[in-house]
Amino acid sequence: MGTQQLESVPEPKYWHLKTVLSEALDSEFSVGEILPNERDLAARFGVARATLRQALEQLELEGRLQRRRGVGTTVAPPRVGVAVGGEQHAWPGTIGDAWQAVDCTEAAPPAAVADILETLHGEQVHVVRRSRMSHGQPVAAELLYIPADSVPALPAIDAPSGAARARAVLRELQRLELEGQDRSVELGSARADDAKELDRLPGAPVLVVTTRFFAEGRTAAVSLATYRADTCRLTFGDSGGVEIHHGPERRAS
Amino acid sequence: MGTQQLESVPEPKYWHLKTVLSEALDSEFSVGEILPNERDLAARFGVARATLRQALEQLELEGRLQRRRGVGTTVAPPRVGVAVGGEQHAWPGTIGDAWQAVDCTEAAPPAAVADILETLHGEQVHVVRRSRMSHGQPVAAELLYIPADSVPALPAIDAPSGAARARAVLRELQRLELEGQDRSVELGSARADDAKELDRLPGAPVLVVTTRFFAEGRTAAVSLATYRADTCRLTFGDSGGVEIHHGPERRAS
DNA sequence: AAGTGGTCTAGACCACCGG
DNA sequence: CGGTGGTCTAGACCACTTC
Repeated sequence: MGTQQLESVPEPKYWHLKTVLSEALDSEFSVGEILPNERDLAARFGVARATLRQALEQLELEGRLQRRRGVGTTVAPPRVGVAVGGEQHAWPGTIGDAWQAVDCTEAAPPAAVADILETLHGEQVHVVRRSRMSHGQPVAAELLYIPADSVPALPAIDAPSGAARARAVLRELQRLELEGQDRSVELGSARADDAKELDRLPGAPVLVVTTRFFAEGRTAAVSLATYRADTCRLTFGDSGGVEIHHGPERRAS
Repeated sequence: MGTQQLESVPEPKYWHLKTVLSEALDSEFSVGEILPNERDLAARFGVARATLRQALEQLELEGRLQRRRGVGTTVAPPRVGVAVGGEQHAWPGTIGDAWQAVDCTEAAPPAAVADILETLHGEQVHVVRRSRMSHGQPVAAELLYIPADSVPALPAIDAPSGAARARAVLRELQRLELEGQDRSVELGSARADDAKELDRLPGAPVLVVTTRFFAEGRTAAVSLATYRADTCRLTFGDSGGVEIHHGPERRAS
């Protein structure tokens, strides 16, 4: 420790803290274990609580920790692989998909979605809400935007909302021939309602998967699915749910 | 403003701030424009600078803003769609891929990668570094881990590192028959070296794309590609680079 | 040198959860 | 109720860019 490098590019404290904590997590804690509270931890490392929190935030972002207000900070299990289905080209709601219809309303989509659907801004479309569970925990919330044109034969008589209505809309949508689809993934922050459904605070980081469904030569529906970024790893391609071990394994050897 | 709702669930200040700023961004600013500095903005909204920064951080995370130390905060352009190629099943380095080889070393991969490759922890493999540009800006940095087994005929005589060596390794890899591949996307934070290459600070949010390449009945190579989460939207599927307009359009109507 | 965003502090109060 | 994490403040200093 004597006369080493003079820290020509001094590492921020929170960054160094994160490294130290990360190593401690690997070697001295096991999944589910609760950490000391933030005030104690900060005191132990001789930093302000805000600085410690900056480190914890990053570790939570990376899926290493889970923090719950009023409860404490625990060591998170490895991220769960969630199959997003790279290529199977199927309408939402076909049997075997992982989603559960929640309800259905009619509303004007956000401008970005209206652009994709090529509807007029302000024009109402069917909005189907679905949710997705994994290992007993909610991992994703979805809004499916379906223009009235795409489900022309939909009976108007049924209940105007509710899960039954949602399923009716999806059934009707499946009558179209799916010509292709298209996905993109980006980082976002959870809107208030999504956050509630995902059991997180508003603004929590989420992975937003935008899927466009093509039929009859146009975009017949758009899905905006928001996945919890802290707990999910989205998997694509051949072997949907294949196990990938992330994080150091705890092996005795 | 008289006797309205008593805010039974008071919205955090930074959240409200974010909304206000977001709307201002849509209506009163155009791409590239610079915002007032943080101290002025905080004063204008009557909050502490830390609170304002919390709002700015979220907007930056969502790709709405770009902040550069010593320079200022500017309105970010819409995210660029980056094709990640859902299904074309090709080895890295085949002509037409968007990457540029940087150099090649030999090193022991991180434990998580060693597990995927089924090599012993600590065993050295070829590590090819590549980078990816889009619109003149670096958008992604990649580390390709290739066990020596996968490139048995690689001449040892060449330069032990450098871009030429990297290309030689990739050329050798392409002699294997690619049997399949496998992708996953998750949120991470940039390591120091990636951050530097991506022109961001360490810890910046990134989308980590893990690709496994299968050949000869095993995992012949693993790629860890980290994309700037603030500027990139990863696109998969049929129509790789198709335009998706995100964010409100500025239309006069 | 001046101005920007990035880090850090030492406090305070609040919202939520559990016993 | 006590303890947890979440929000907020008013300052300070630092690293970086630009002029």
